[in-house]
Amino acid sequence: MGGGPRLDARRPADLLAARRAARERAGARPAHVCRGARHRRDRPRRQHRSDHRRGGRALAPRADERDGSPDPAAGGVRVPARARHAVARHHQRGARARPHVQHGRGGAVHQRAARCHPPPPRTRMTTTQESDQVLQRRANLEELRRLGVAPYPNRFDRQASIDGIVRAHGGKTGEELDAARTTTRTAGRILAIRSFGKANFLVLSDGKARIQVYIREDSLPARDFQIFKLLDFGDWVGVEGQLFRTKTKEFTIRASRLEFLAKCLLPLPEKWHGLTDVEIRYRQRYLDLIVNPEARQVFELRSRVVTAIREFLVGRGFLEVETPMMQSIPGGALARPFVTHHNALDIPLYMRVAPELYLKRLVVGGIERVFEINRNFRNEGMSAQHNPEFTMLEFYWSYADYTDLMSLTEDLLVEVAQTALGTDELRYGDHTIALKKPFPRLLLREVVRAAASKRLGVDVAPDDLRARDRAAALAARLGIEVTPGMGAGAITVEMFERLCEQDLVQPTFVHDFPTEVSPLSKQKPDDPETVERFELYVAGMEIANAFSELNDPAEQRRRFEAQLRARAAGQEEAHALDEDYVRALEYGMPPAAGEGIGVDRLVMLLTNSHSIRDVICDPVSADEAEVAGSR
RNA sequence: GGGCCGGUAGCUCAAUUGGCAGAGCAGCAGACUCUUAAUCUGCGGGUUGCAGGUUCGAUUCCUGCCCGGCUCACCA
Repeated sequence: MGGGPRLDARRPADLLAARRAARERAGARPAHVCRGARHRRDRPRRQHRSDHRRGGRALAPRADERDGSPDPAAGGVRVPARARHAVARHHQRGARARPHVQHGRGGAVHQRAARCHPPPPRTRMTTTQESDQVLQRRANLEELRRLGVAPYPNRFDRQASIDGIVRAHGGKTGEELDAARTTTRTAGRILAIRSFGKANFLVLSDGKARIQVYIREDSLPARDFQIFKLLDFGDWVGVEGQLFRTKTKEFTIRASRLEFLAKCLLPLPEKWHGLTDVEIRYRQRYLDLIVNPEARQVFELRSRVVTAIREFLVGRGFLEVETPMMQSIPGGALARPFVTHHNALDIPLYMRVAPELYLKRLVVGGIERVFEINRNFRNEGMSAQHNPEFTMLEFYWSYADYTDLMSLTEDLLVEVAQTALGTDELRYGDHTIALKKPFPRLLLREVVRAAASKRLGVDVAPDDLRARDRAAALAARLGIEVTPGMGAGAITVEMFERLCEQDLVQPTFVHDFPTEVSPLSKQKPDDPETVERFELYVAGMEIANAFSELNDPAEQRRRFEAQLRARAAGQEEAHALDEDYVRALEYGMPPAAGEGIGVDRLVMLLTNSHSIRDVICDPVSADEAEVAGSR
């Protein structure tokens, strides 16, 4: 796929762009037909928003939509070919007005099935889809039934996956294949059908690889060829046959048997342009996966990343645990939780915003190294970097402090990138990012001071960030809004977010945060206004948040009380007081350091994805049923 | 929440000052013995996101709403 040098096949948008470029080079169609598509596909070079939660570890993501199921209400009537069009027209008129039920064997069955399932889905595509194409596909299904072919057989004795066949034999020459006379038996979804009278070709996919199948009437049992004639784009089939190369050198299975495995009743997105509508890509990820191979690559890489993280930590003696997702006091981060209710206990429960306090309880219990990779839920805004539920790695390391964590983080990122990608050089948008340790370590206040000085053209003094009134005055000069509840520390962090964050492209540790915004972190021995905390930024995104853990129960109680005051002052995200957590600390927690890493964002980085929704299989979106009527 | 852009056939996209809503792919019928975006001939397919308004006439102009993208703000 010869895109430009800046195209990255790992990134769906790039692959699509390359496809488009290829087509335009071929002069197949005037460029203007793609204008809208390009517009829609284009992404910003960089996101300027970054999440930052004062205090707890905090990496929230963002979201969008989900799928909508197809309307199963169409009928399954087998329609004589000459009558099909008339039926389709009639059908469409009816479909707009009310849920349309056709009376027929298949139709009745589907109708019943639909009632058994959750909310009756009505997608925007549904009603019009009940037109020709669906009717035709249903008719083909009924025709198979009539031939005595089980339309949904229970199993298929597959000998090899398409991917396995391609890897084992795909490199062989035609002569080698002919000599070997290898017969195989595999299965997949039909992604293309090309017919030439007596020579017919299918392209099958197993999701990872594709293979061509050659079908001739005279080399198949009659029944199997009948099946072939009733196939539609998207159906699942099994084939058996010998491997060979066609005249055009295409690696191919010469089918001697064909079995029908499952019907695709709804038309799939077009093969050439693929699926570019991001809304459908997120709502109906299965369609994205079927037609855009690069979508699959993202999720495979995500899996390798998570595995690599796990192996890295386990190899260093960390114990993986799972702590409560539903908590009666949501803690560990400054974020608004989702609320639910337990009926039997008749109590409210909160979806966790972080596992932090539970993991540290385990450290109190003597698990010296512990980690969890799991979901957090935050009931807040969504953006290209924020999904309401997102995956977070948190780990705690006894007898270590935050400087140890910086070194460990460097090792972790480099190793994960090497394992999952095979390189420590990343391309992200226009940037090349080098994951080379050591990463620069910059003091938060120095970063802010430098940025503010540059912005204002004057020398900002360190004390300007220490005193509340001077910090507020500085913020005002910078055009940054400050609320009465914000102290010097919060103002400093606000300035950091506005002025500095987005420019931290190469991996950079920003450390030593104000105590005010870090209720769970340990102060520096010589500076109680500052805690031993850092955040790691890459590509302008907050990737990690870590600190030496506060283990003095009295100080922790004071911090919680400060949070309660903030809460009383209207800051909903402030921490609640978790008495049991303080009690745990009273039993004694060893010195320890802990860190949270946003897994989704890490995967974004490694896959050159610019929206968190590209790395989450099913990002949150409004219920399609709710909005169907208006679309 | 504000601003900008968008929503037209299953998919990707057109539609010139408001004047019969189109193309390619997909589908259907036919031709074709190695194609691969197969090709060729023919044919179907639309409540133009929803609801109002202006107009002889609205995809087009106006109002409201819904959905999406980007962005600013909020969350912080």
